[in-house]
Amino acid sequence: MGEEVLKPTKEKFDEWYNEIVEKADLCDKRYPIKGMNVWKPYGWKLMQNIDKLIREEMERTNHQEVCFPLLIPESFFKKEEEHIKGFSSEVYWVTHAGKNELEERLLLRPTSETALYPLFSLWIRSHADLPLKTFQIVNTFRYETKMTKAFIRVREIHFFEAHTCHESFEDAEKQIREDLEIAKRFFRKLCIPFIISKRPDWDKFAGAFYSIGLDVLMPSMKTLQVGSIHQYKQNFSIPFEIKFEGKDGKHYYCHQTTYGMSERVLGAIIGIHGDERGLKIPSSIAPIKVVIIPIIFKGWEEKILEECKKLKKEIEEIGLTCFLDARDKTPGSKFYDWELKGVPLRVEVGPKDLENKMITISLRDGIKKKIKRDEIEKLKDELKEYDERIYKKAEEFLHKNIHVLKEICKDAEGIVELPWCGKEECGKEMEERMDMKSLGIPLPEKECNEKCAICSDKATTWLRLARTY
RNA sequence: GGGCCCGUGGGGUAGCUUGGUAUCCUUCCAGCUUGGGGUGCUGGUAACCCGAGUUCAAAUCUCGGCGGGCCCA
Repeated sequence: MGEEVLKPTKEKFDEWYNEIVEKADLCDKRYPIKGMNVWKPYGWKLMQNIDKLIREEMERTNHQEVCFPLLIPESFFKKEEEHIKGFSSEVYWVTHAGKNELEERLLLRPTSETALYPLFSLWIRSHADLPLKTFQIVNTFRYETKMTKAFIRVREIHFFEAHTCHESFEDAEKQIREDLEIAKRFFRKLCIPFIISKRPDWDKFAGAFYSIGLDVLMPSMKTLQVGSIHQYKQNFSIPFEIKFEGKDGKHYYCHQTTYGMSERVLGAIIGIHGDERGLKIPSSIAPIKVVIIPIIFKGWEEKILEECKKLKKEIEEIGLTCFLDARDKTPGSKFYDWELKGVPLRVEVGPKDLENKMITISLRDGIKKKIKRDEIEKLKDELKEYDERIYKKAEEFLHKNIHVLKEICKDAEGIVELPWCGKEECGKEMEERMDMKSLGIPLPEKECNEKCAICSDKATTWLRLARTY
């Protein structure tokens, strides 16, 4: 292997990323429609395991899964004005069916508010129907005009969206606090540290009262939004007439929230944990947690393979998915294969191990050791510690690259926070002069006793900025 | 909206200026060999985006289409 090995460094990250998503067998980018890639079995399994974690969180917080149609009538879509403005330029339209032109155009959902809410208005009659907490995991379609990138900017999005309806603004606020707790547990399982920002008004979701973004920092020093939480107040419930009868017999409009995530979560996992050898999958979603590589020498073939099969069974019995790689290849090439795919734990069994009643284990982040053959329970602890290490490493990287500044500083990289008076014009000038986009106000809110980095008026808060995907 | 670049086996490429037998690496298949970090050898499968034009002859030149990528507003 003479050529240089690609590493996910700041400069080479995008190149590395593009290569790794195909090499590790996550997707096939050869499907001939821009921004629509094919999920390959390993990538799809990973995504489904991520979805499984989401469903677990939804279940523990009493959300109910629904599944709405892909097509939305134009008249539904047009009910909320801001929403149309925000999305109309990236909507796919269905205008014909067979040979007939449709009387009313239908659109492929870019997000599902306008599909769900007309039905919500039928489902909700009284305060007893509230809160209504639903979610769905479906494909949405957005005609992205910027450059597409596997899992990060796609035109067919694998989308998780939770939609809730509440009696009061305060109840909806409570939901948002719950959403943040969900995010915390969810991303911790994926060993992904993230930051929370309240988006500035000029960048909130189309139709929202306010939006909260969950962002991660990629090795390219660009941030990636991996989740968003929106307070809609009554912005949708009024046009969609989602009303309930209160205890006092009067009718009120609901307060609503949404929480969205997509395959960008997978993009974040690839980018944040990956290295020059490939992926590093956190054990919580690893399709294969343990791979066994038999080290076969002449005359040992059967003994080694027998032992490996026994071991595989025992490892599965303690609850770890395990694959025995008995392919006719040399061990070295198998090591490379499984490292590329990011399998957290490798077990080697060779003649020496057999003689010593040991096994050789190797964690994907480089730790190598021998453990006793009859102590395989310990593999679980090893995986736990591995998750802990990759989380800590990612956390260090994130915190090292958040810079709290007092004034504009051109050569700042990563995420910066500047004192801000709160005026839109100052915020936009910061974006321009830093050549960054604003992520918003850091949450939880931090006190600020500085002067606005642009106008020098008293800064009421901080504005967080970064280069973004 | 304006400008630029590129389409060659599954992946990555050479060849194009100056038209003539399509290069190398890798993957894949078969056999032997090897096996604790990409074992070696032999053989095999497999490609010039589409259409038109110029020409005895087009991957190569011209025009059009489709597809991909980049930069600027």
